[in-house]
Amino acid sequence: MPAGHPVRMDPHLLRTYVTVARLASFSEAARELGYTQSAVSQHIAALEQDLGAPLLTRRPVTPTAAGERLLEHAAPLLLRLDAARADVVRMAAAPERGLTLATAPTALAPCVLAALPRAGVTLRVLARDEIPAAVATGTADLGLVDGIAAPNDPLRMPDVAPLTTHGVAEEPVCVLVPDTHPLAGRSALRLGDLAAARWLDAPDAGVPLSRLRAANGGGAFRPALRYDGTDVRVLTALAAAGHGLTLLPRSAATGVPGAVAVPLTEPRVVHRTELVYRGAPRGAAARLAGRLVEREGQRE
Amino acid sequence: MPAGHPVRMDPHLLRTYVTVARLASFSEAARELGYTQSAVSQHIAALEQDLGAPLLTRRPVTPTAAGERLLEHAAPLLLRLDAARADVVRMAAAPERGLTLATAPTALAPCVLAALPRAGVTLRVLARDEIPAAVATGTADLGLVDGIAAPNDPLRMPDVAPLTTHGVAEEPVCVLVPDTHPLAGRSALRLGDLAAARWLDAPDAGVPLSRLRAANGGGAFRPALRYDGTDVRVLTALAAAGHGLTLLPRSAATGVPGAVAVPLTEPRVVHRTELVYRGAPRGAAARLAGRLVEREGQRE
DNA sequence: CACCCTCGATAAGCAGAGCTGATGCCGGCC
DNA sequence: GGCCGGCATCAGCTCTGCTTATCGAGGGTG
Repeated sequence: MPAGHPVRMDPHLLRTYVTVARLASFSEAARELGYTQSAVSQHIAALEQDLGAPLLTRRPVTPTAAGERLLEHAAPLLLRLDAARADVVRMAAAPERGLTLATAPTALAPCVLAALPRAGVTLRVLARDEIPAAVATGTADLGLVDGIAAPNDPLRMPDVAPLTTHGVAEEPVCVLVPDTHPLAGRSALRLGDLAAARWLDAPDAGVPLSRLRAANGGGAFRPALRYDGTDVRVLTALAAAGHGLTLLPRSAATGVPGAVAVPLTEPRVVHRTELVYRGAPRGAAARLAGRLVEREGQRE
Repeated sequence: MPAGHPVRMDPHLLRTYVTVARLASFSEAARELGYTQSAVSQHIAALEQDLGAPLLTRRPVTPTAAGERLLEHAAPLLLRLDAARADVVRMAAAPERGLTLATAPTALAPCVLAALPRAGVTLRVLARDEIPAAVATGTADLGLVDGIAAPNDPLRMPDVAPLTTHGVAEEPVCVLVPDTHPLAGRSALRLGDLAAARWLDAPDAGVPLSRLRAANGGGAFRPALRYDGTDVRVLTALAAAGHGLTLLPRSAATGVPGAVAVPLTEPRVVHRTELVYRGAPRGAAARLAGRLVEREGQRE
């Protein structure tokens, strides 16, 4: 007899569903996926029958409440599936390379640099949200992410795989202000004072404006120049040249010619950097992880 | 033309694979899954061909390195798939119930209790690792997990869905010692001093011994009685009666008749409780989340 | 040492899952 | 009101994925 368990919720169906939801069209989705419209229709019907509820309204094509919920689950699920696949495939063809550390640009705090061994490490600077994926797929053995968080909170990060995080450093957050700016003389700043200012938007190199907004309770910030690179030098130079303010950990914001770092005291947030790794690191990765983590005990 | 994308890595195959790996036998797995041995064999072959590497050694049946890696990914993936499904199905048949808060037994710190509204909340006490799943599947709107962690570290928890966590309380960790115990007079204890003691093993009600082991750097702890329930009163009574030591947050360990709570000073760990929720809580859930979180600092 | 017995791989066959193309039907739009 | 764009439905065809049957290789046993 054929297996009693139909076990629907096939990733095929999910992929079709998210595509349809994204494009708000069955036929468009069919074109993008290389199916016929008929197949797409059947996919959605199968999902809806399986879950026992309509997922999309037709005409216009919009997710229902249940459909929204499914989207929240489906997108990360598909991501993880791809990550898992990539990881295993990579491992299968593994040419035993050295230790790779993926890091966000501003995550290289001095204490982290001090812990790096003299040789044998490949450092790779990536955008902040690519790092978990890099660790998950085995492109990197360890990752360093940073960001702004309430003092005792973990960082939010996309979860693409079973990863472990461990705090390695916390620093005060500073606003980088050009020498000539009226606020340059202040010894401390509150975010509320800066709502009217213009901010550099550098999601990869610095702190994304969306984080600022969240920290400040939803008020919008006026973006000035946008910088898509990952070079902190460029970012500080832009800030010094008066293109806008930016938030940085103190160590990255001090010593910039033409600008001063003013500590941010309100809201109470810190710049956190966390080490990300997969399960149990082995060999050289475990050693480096140990050295990074043990500094944490000393920092206080 | 048939779809060019075979999109293997079917959950069916993954499920078969993890079953085979768990039982270390193709035929056993076939029996358990309701397939024939032949089908299982083909499943594994398909996976191996798809990933381009052997996943299992035969005779004896053991995961290869790549297979181990796949297992790390596959198990949580399947969990999440089921959770997603359960969540959407539940939502489809949602009879608009009240607000449910799932909590670990020792997560009900006084400040949490103070924040609960007077009415309209269903409280559900679950084992610690069932809570993320409960929130993920919508069985509960909010979750409270607790555990022992280094001062600034997040708790480790099974990730079954895109969940957000937010610290709500931190407390010192105490060892609950019977009055009659030689250590009862001490004002502080180090974990190293207690390696020879016998510990209650209460993974659901208290702190799992495995956490202790990890915190102490791998030394094993001698388990005494094991308690599988979730009632803290029972646990404290057992400790007072001399059945073994146990670790608790201070608020749960004080005021126990026949036992005293001695703070643990080494290693430096705290009892953390975190609020777990899915995406953006709505309505009553959002209000409660706000009240729980505001005690700690500022956020959204 | 020969035998057997278990367990996994392979071959062949068959039912149905799932795709295509054609057509039906409904709502928006000029 | 008729046209048109877009989703649902139907019939038919493939090819996937299961089954049964058989083979081959180890490992334990008399």
